[in-house]
Formats: sequence, structure tokens, C-alpha cells
Amino acid sequence: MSEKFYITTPIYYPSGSPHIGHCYTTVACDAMARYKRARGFDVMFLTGTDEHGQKIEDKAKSAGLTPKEYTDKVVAEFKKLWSYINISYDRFVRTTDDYHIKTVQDVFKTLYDKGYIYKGEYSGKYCKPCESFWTDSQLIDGKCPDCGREVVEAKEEAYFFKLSAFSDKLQNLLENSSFLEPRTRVNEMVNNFIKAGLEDLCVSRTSFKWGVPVTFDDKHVVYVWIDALSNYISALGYKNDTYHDFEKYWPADVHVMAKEIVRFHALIWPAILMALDLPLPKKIYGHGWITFGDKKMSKSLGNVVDPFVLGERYGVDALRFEIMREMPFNGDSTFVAEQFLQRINTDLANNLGNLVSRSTSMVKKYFNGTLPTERENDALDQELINLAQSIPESVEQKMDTLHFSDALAEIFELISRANKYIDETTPWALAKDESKKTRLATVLYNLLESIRISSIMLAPFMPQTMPEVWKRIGASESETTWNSIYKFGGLKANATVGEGAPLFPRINIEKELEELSSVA
RNA sequence: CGCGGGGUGGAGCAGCCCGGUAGCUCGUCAGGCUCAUAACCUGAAGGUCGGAGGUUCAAAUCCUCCCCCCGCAACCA
Repeated sequence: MSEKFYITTPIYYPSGSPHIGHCYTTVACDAMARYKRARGFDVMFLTGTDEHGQKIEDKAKSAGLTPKEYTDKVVAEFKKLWSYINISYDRFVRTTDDYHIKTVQDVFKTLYDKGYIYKGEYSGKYCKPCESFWTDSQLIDGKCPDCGREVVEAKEEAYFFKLSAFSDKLQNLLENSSFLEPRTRVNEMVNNFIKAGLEDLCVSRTSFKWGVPVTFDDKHVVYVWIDALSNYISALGYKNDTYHDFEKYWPADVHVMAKEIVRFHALIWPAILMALDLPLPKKIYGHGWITFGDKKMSKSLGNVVDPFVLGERYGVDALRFEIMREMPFNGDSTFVAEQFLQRINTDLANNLGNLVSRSTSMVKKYFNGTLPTERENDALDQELINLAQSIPESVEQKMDTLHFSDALAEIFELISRANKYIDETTPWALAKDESKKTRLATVLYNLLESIRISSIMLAPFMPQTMPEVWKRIGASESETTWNSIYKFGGLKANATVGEGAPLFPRINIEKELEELSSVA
């Protein structure tokens, strides 16, 4: 029985079409899921959508649709994007799914019965014409952000969750474990929220209807916190009969998300789980944002960074690669179109693509496409081989700790080294001397082998192109498993190379930048 | 004194926790090679590591103060 690995994205709010920010989180999870599967884990990779709330209700109304019709449409867009960029999720949860609703109602009732939820009054600024509550921070010049009219202090009946009761436990969890990463987020949570004093959380609403009804009080619908966060367990079948994997997969190994929703996952979610007496997820990972340095560009960039547009122009794997390569473990990364294209040229076209191209073409040219099996080693080979054998361990270490960008950098070390190896061994010179054919075959084999090892480690990031690489170097399925990368020499000795168009065509950057701005 | 992050050669970043040759990618310049997607390899130029003090034999790295940029500031997801 293999070890399990449960990874989740947040469930996204379908108030608009998916964008590159959604891709960031989702591709990271996908790369991780694929990596874990390759390493033999029994993986559950969950994503989904959070479809309730006032905002969806409003959006639907202005589109002339029911909320469900509206979210069905947007959810279809999300699924289309995920399929387009090859997201290998195992399950897609929607908060409008029956089983999820069942779970949420059970959780709410259980917390109520246990005394963790009580009835109280929610007070805030209320706009009568809009029938909406607003927080002070949402108000614009003290007025309703929707219609600009005056707001009044008002109260409504609401249920509250005793978040304050978990203050000490939460602080201890955050400060004395690696529950929340990167570490800088811990300071933010503890200093801003816990030390300031956690308030109880309003977990129901009467001001709108588009939500999960509270079973024992039908004026109320469950507010976002319990509704949305419960997806991580409802999708496993906790308190519903649709799925039956809760025992198997819970607790989650990691919840991945962007930093702005870390608060809900690092404070509210563990508190709810503690109240339910359920195990806590092992890790919460809050990554940074993709930002767009030049504000003036942002309007036009809206189109430029459309994942469909980028995918069409440069390839889905290039897009995935770029996102992951630029993503630092902590902190934000700036999206600069020129840099994006530059990176594709340098890493993918020049370094990787061209290495495959020159290596296979030499096998073709000098050996008619199939390597002979005799070998003649040389001291020159050792450095390349040593590197190829040491890299898997450090790549694994970086993948396991979610340092994706560092893992990629590591893999490209080997690819660069292989390019250098060609210069050192000058195979074209060996080819001119019939007595050096054995040596030549050895050099070319070592190149194919380095490509094989690199490409297996790259496959979680670029699942579409790497199988094509394997065809080019003549690697069979059993020669492309993760387990096969530890030993140099896994590729069959008489490998036959394949041909094809460049894997990653070189981009004319100036021309593309012009065209991109005209697309916008 | 609200909280957090950042200020490193032209651009983007790493290094800072665990002080001791300032590293990487791109760009620039000069070579090399010709197997390859005008790609690849080698070398060079270029930095008062935001500013001022302090600790130390020694600080980008530790301490203090200051300046500038960004994000957050709880029921918006």
C-alpha cells in the first residue's frame, strides 16, 4: 500500500473569468501532484469553486441569470482552462454540489450542538437601497461603495463561531511548528490578528439567500467561512455519502494558496477543525503574487497575460514553466513580458531544446539514428556523470519543500553542463576519425542519458513536451520512471533517436513584444 | 511609534538566519567552435551591497537610527 498525498488549491470564487493568478497556484499544485505520483504516492489533488455569496447573487442578477446558471457558466471556463493547461486534478468540488451542502450543514449543526456556534448580533454599516452590509474598510469616503449613498449603523441577527476561544492554541501552532510557510507569514498572522485579539466570527447571514441554509434556522444561510473551507473535507466524503476517502486522505498534506487568503487557512480553518476534533492539515503554504510592475501597463496587460493567449502563442508548457521558474518561495514576482520571452528562449529553446536537437541529430548523422553498444570511457565524462547522479537528490529535497523555482534551476544546471560537455568532447572531431567511433558513441550516449534524467525531473512541470523528448532520445516507458534517474546508464545502449520540429521554437522577442501590445 | 516584505554592477534576482574571495540569468564587449533552434563554449568590463553610526581582527551579513518603495490592516473572496 503506497503512501498517500493530499494536496489542494483553494476553491476559486467565480465572480469573473480565471486569470494567470489562478494558474499560478494551480500549476504549482499540479506540478507537485505529478511529482508525487511519479514518486509512487497515492495522490489526491483537489480543486474547485466557491460559488455562494452576495457578490455572485449580484453578478448573476445583472447578467439576467440565476446564480446557479451564472456559476455554471464561469465554472465551465475554469474547467476549460485547467484542461487546456493540463491540470491533473483528481476531484473538482463545487460548493453548490449536494454532497458539499450536506457536509456544511452537518458541520454547522455539530459546531452549534457543541456550543462553538452561538446566536448573536452582527452590526455594521448598512446601505438601505442596496440592502447590503459593509465593513469600515470597504466604505469609500464613508459611503456605500456600490451606490455612493449614506450608510447607517445597523444590526442583524447572526450566528457566531467562537474563534476567540482558540487564540492560544493557534498562536502555539503557528509559532512552534512549520504548519504555516513561508515563515514570514507567521509573523503577519500572529502580530496582526492573534496579538490584536481574535474576535468571534460571524458565520451566518440573513441579508442574502444564495448560500447553504442553516438547517435549524431557515432565515439564515451559512456564511463563507464554514461553507468554503469545508470543501477540503466534503470532497473526501466527510459526513456525506458521495465519497468515501476521508479516512484515507485526511489530513491534507498541504493546502496551497496565495498569501491574501492565508488568514482564513491559518486561523479560521484550524480552529474549525479543532472544534470538530479533527486532525489539522500538515501544512499551509502561502505563496506570493504575480505583480505587474508598471501600473500603466496593467490595463493592456489584462489581455497580454491571458493564459489562453500566452498558451496559444508560446505553448502551454512554456507558460507553465515560466510561471514556476519565476515563482520565488516567498515574496512576489513581477511579470515582465520581455523577461518572460527571454526566459523561454534561454532556458527552453537554447538550453534544453537545442541540446536535444544537437544531440539527436549527431546520433542520426554519425550512426544513422541508432547507437552502437560498445563504449570507451574517458576522464572527461566523470564530471557530467557525477552531476547527473547528484542532482536528483537535491531536486527532490527542493520539490518536497515546495521550492519549485530552485528545483528547476537545479535541473537546468545539468542541462547546461551537458551543453558544455559537447564542447569539451568535440564529437564532430571524433566523427572524422574512424578509430574513434566507440568513443563518439559513448559521448552521444552520455548526452542522451543526461537529457533523459533531466527530462524526467522536468516532466511534472512540462507534462506535454517531455514525453516528446523521450521519443526523440528513444527512451521507452520503463526508462522514464522517476526511479530510473538515480543510476546513470538507464537508457538502453542501442537507443534509436527520433526526429521532429523544434520542441521550443525560438521567439523573436522584439516582434512578439510589438504584437503582444497590439493584441491588447 | 500598527504589522510585514523589500532597497545588491544597465535590468531582474540569490547571498543575510549560522559574519571572513559579492554569486546567478539577461544585456554589453572580445574570443572559440561548427554538431545544433544565428543556438553552444571561454574570457572581460561593470557594484561605496539605500544612508549614517556602532560591535568585531573582519559586516551585504549582527546592533541602533534615518530615508525610499510595496503589501496588509479582519467578516470582500
